[in-house]
Amino acid sequence: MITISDVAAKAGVSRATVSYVLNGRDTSVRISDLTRQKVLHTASEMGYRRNELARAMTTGKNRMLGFWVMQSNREPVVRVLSGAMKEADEHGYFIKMLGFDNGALDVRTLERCVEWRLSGIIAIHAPAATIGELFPQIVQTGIPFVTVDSQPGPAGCLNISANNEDGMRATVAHLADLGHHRIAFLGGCRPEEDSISGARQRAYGAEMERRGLTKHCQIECGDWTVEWSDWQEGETACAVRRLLNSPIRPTAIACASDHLAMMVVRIASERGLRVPDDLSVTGFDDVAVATLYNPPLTTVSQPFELLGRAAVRSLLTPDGPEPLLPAHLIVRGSTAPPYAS
Amino acid sequence: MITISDVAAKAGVSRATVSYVLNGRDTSVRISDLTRQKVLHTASEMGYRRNELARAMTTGKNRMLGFWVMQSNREPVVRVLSGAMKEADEHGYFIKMLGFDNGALDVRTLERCVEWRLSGIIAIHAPAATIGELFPQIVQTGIPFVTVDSQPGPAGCLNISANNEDGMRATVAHLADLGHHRIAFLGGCRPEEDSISGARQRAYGAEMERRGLTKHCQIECGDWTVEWSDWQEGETACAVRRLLNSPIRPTAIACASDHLAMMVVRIASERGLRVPDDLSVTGFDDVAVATLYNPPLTTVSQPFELLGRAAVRSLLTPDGPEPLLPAHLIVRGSTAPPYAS
DNA sequence: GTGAAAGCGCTAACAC
DNA sequence: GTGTTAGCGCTTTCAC
Repeated sequence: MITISDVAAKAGVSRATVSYVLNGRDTSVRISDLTRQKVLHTASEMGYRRNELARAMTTGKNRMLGFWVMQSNREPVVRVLSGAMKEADEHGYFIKMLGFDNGALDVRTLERCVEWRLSGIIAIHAPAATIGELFPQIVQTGIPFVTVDSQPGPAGCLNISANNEDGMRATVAHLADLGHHRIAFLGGCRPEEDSISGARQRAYGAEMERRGLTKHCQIECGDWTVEWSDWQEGETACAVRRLLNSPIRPTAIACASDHLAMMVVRIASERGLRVPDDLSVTGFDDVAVATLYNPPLTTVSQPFELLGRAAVRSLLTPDGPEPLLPAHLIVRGSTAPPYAS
Repeated sequence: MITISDVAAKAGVSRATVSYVLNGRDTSVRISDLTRQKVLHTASEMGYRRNELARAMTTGKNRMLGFWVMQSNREPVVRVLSGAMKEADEHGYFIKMLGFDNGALDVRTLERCVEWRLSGIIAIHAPAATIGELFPQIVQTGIPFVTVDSQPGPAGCLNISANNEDGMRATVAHLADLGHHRIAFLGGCRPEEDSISGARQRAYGAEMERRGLTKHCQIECGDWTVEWSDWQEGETACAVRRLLNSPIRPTAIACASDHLAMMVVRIASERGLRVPDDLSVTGFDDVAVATLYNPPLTTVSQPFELLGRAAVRSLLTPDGPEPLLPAHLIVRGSTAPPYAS
């Protein structure tokens, strides 16, 4: 492998000169155009490729960001990752994967961040409990840290997420405007355990109240952390059944995620309830298949790519982070006016 | 930041001794237990964290693998990535993201692989054309390379994928066993452009022939590379409509992906055709939502995590790669015997 | 403007 | 068994 010395020797200059030319940004030192051309030419001629490892070591700065997937391995993760990757790239940074699904207080992972001299860490879907324990240690490392689409951690721990409140408020408004009164909410987790679902739930409650529908409120919580292979037996399915079995059945169910909404549609269909004619259902996230679902899902679109970009930006320029990104309601075919009753 | 010299000084030994103790695997050099304990103790006491950058530079080996997403940013990508990540981790390697959706002959990305002295590159969903152009240059870098779930590239370019033929054969067999004769195939791309879809198509043709159903063959091709936001206007929707409009309508459609299958179900539903009663539909991939779909999709399960693991293994131990992993048919609710006709 | 030289933190021969 | 020493490839200070 060609080194800087090889280039220097062949070009008949010193290694320092080559270094200057190659990343020429030290304005105090000026290199003659002739020398510059000569160096550039021999470098490309010899097929020189700089050694980024040596560079990072020497400078002590590693333009590398860690990406830590603490829960889930589905579409939102890859969308956030792709946004983060692109933003990082534009700043000359790279993304190093730290781990998947090992949110469980993984101190070893944190040690590795130090060992690799990372310039920042992005954690996606970080459970509050994990971060609560980990955050002090992260602070101690001095590595900038940010969570994405996570439950807010301790004070000082920045979290980037979409405006969950806005999204859910718009959803309830949409359903109410269609004429629904008995609008239920299906959460992904008990609100005290997961404030993402909790935030959506609170926004639901607030909007119901604003519209004087409080007495029609009905809340059930499933469990969106589990695998779906046997979801019919799970917590969520039970919650949905409770909702559909209730003496005065809701005419609409606002769900805390698209996948919950799909489960509602499935169970409703099995009982011969048609969506949206007999029951309106809404999701949250706008995963790609929402538009392919049967019926296509009315849902709140989360700007996952932008969350990833914002996370990277917050690490690189700590001053102006905008942790709350807009979320939009997208009306499709799973909502309609309530069946004439 | 504490260095190895600091530890050595405080422990009263040489830097070399510390180095030996810390990664103690050079059996030719033996360190007394006393020294070892002393070193270990002071290191942890001082909060020493090895500098992996320096280590990688000195040894000239960077235990880092590049992950290049050439197309799509959906669930399969993250599932392959998580498998690759875990396998890499178990071998003491890391994953560095190389890029998303920039399959278009990106020489700069390749240069970066060299600059970072990567030990291997994994490309997922690599288009044959891109690889065709890029492969010679990759070989030249000397960095081991493997594609995953991709169209086979030039000779010598290893591709890890599930057994597409087996999966599609089992699908057609399942449909035929249910009593279907008029089984159509919906591809994701013209077979000459995408041999993944092509492989599935060929397996379909072969099994149809084996069962003497050749005269019932009917093949249409959509386009699975486009975004779905306006899929109703796209190539795929047209292909589906052609299929459903044909004078003797198929009673079953075997699709080259779950998402294609979902589109079929949607368009069929809009025409008042019930799935599976009036039309059986099958997918391919078994994405997580397949089980939540309405109706739940009969599909072929691809072991994405295992593909990721196999890819990493093939880079690390070039001798025994098993590029073809099993794919299983999973029967759910989108297939049934043909409507009595 | 250019080059000599001193490190960055670590590993690995080799000598003691 | 342990320490000395010479690099790895690069950046950067400081003379020239």
